[in-house]
Parts: sequence; structure tokens; C-alpha cells
Amino acid sequence: MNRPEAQLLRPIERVPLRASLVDALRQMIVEGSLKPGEKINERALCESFGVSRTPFREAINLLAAEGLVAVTPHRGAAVTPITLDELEEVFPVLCALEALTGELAAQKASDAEIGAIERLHGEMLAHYEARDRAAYFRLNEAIHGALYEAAGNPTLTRTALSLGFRLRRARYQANLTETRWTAAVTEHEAFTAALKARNAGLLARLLREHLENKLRAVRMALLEEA
Amino acid sequence: MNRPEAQLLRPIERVPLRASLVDALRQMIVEGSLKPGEKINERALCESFGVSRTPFREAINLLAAEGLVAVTPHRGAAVTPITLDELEEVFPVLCALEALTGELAAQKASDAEIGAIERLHGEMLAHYEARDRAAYFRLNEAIHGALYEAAGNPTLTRTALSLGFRLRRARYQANLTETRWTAAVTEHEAFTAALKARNAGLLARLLREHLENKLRAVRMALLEEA
DNA sequence: GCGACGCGGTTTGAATACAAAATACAGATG
DNA sequence: CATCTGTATTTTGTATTCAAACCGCGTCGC
Repeated sequence: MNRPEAQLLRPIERVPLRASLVDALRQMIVEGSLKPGEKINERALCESFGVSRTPFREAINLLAAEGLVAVTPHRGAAVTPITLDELEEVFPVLCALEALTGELAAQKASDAEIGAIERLHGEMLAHYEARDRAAYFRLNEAIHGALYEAAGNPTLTRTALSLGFRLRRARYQANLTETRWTAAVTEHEAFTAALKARNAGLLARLLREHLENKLRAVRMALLEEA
Repeated sequence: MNRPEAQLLRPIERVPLRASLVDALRQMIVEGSLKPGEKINERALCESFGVSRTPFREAINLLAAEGLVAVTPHRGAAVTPITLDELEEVFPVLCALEALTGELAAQKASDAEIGAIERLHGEMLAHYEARDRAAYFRLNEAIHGALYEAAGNPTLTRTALSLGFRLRRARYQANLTETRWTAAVTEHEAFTAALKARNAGLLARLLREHLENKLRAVRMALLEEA
């Protein structure tokens, strides 16, 4: 028989159209190609994706459950607008989840996982020094993703990510000031250390504060815009 | 013109099939008519609901997002089995949300809302004394629902409810012992008082503990069964 | 007799078709 | 001229159809 080639023998992935559509649409919403408040034109989008309405509508309904779009019966779907109220609503929930993530991660992360996160943190620092925003963001997301992973609770991960999209969308348009950027890096420094020390209470607190600060920045940007 | 009759002039509700189906299926799953692990037969269920597969499938996908069913591509959907692991996974997340609910409710509830909850609590007590399980459960849910309402955060409510279904299903089959029942009533007594006193920290702690105790009971019942 | 293979029925995924509701628009009416 | 009303068009909700993947069973080869 053929020996397990490790890389080649894994199950080939089959993605239902609806899943790809959810991802594509979500990205469009988070990045702002579909603007907040904008009405979603089924026919046009189906056309450009080259799919029929059935899987497309399935995707829309899933995004509605996530809170990224709002569907009104017989009147179609629209991207949920970003309001300060919405932000203040999502925020405390995500905050609680972030704190929990810290607590669990400090307790349950393997040494390897901690090492990996430290490495990611190092890379991120380099991008910060080089003022490479895009790369910095990528690493930033990777780190937070790795923390969820380390907490070892898929339900927590799914819930937090789903809420996170709603914030990330706001963060995306409110771009990072230099001051905030530096502060964020310092905060990362601190909680990476807390993780390494496996100090659950501290990590939880630092992650919560990190998120709080991020919100504060986004909130200011939103206010200033209006 | 016709004067606003207050009650009669509100928008008439129009429920898409998919929404009704989500509710119906969820209830079947929570109550156990659809047993954990059981495969979901699209055609048969569509037939008995008298709907076509399109809205039915939309409903299934939504329940999958909620974690009540698992769909495997080309192999259909099945009710997610209740495992101890799953319980332990959902639990901490819900716990964090419950604590947050307590905190917010203590801060933001109107006096009227607090009064209403106290009234519900009184009613529940009566049902407890009369050993009327069904009525007790109904009031119990009403109280927790009112707490979410009082916290005034729809996102929190939605998230917590959605996770709650997964636990409630387990609780449903592990039936309340006399000891646990009495303890639960005492706990309710305590947190109702904390709410009245608007003691946010205390209410958060009590709600968390209430949930912890509930889980402990369910966990024991599950273990004993296996 | 045992296991691999292939075939048919069944079930799922996606597209199309049809029905119902909403919007847009034009004509009627005051 | 403004407003209202009725009709046409578009859009949404649901049903039906078509295609692809899966499962069970029988047959064939060893």
C-alpha cells in the first residue's frame, strides 16, 4: 500500500458554494467594497460571482446571522451600517470573550504554541519598525488567531471571530495613528510576556485592555468623522 | 381617518418560512424529538412541514451556524451529539456572557424592569412550592430572558441565547433533582436581591455561579447515564 | 467463501421556474 | 399643479427541476 505521505494524503477539501460566497462577501464587507448601509443587489452580485441565487441567498442568510447584513422580508438585504451604538453594543461582549481567551490560553497553551506566538510577535515587531502597515496587520491577526487557537475552545473562537468582523470593519476605515500604533505594540509586548509567564489573570486583563484601547481609538476616529 | 388604536395599528408580522422552520427545528432538537446524533432527513421533514427543500435547507444552515446541527458536504445534516466535551466547551463561554449580563443588567435595568423580574420571581416561587415543573421552567426562562432584556444589549442576548440552546438541550434530558431544584431557587432568591440592590459585581458573580451549579448538575447526570 | 468492483436508487447541491410582494411610474382626478 | 390610484416592472420568496455525489446491494473474480 501507499505509505502516508503526510502532506499528500489528507482529505481533499470540498467547499460548498455557499461557504465560498460567505467568505467572499464577508471580505467585501469588512474591507468596505460593500459599504455600510448599502443595499445588496442579488441579481447583480450573483451575476458577477457566476452563481445562481440559491447558494447566494444561503450565504446572505448566514451573514445576517453573523450581524453583518440585515434582511428585511420582501425588501432585501443591506449591509448593516456602522454606528457608534452598534460598536458600543458589540464591544463589551467581545471584551468578555477576549478576557476569557486570555485566561484559557494562559492555562492551556502548549509550550510550542507559546513559542510560536512569541515568534509571531517578533516578526510583527520587525514590521512595526519597518512601518509596514499591511504586514503588521497580517501578523497582528495571526497572533490573535493563535491565541484563540491556544485557548483550545472552538466555540469561543467561532463566537469571537464572528463578532470580531463587525469591529474589524470599523477599524479598517479608521486608520491607525502613529501614537496608537506604538501603544498597541507596547501592549502586545506586555501580554506576550504574560502568556509566557502563564499568568492567566494578568493575560486576561491585558487582552481586555488592549481591546478597550483599540475601541477607544476607533470610537474617536468615528466621532471625528461625523 | 382612523385614530391610532395603539394595539391594532402596529405592523403586522410577516414571518419567512425559513424563520418558522428554524424555530420549529430548534425546538424539536432542544426537546429531543430530534435526538442527538440523529441524521436529518430533508425530504421526510420537508414533507411533514409541508414546505419545499429550499427554505428548509436555509433553516438547516442557520442551525448549523448555531452549532445545533452539523452538515457534512454531500452527506447531509445530523443533530450534533451531546458530549461532555461539547458541554465543557460551551460552558465557559456562556458563563462569561452570563456574568456580563449580570453586570450590565444591574447598571442599566429600569426600575420597572427590576419590578417585573421580582414579580416573575415571586410567581416562580409559587410554582416551586406547588412542585409544578413545567410552569417553573417557563418562569425560569422568562426570568433569564428578562435579565438579558434588562442588560439592553441585543448582541449579547442573541449570542447568549444561541449558545444557551446547546446547553438547554442537555439540561432537558437531565432532569432536575429535588436537591438541585431547591438550591436553584435559593440562588434565584439571591441574585434577584442583588439586582434589586443594583450590585453589579455581585449579580455578575451570582449569575455565573448559578450557571456553574447548573452545569455541575447536568454534568453529573450525563456521567451517571454513561 | 471472501472481498473488490460496478450498478441503480437515493440524497444532496445548484440552477431554473414560478408566485407573491414591493417599487416605480404614468394617468386620472380634484 | 399636486395628489392619489392603478398598472407595469423589478425584486424577493418558494417550488421544482436537473446534475452530481453517496450508499447499499448484487455479481464477479479469486
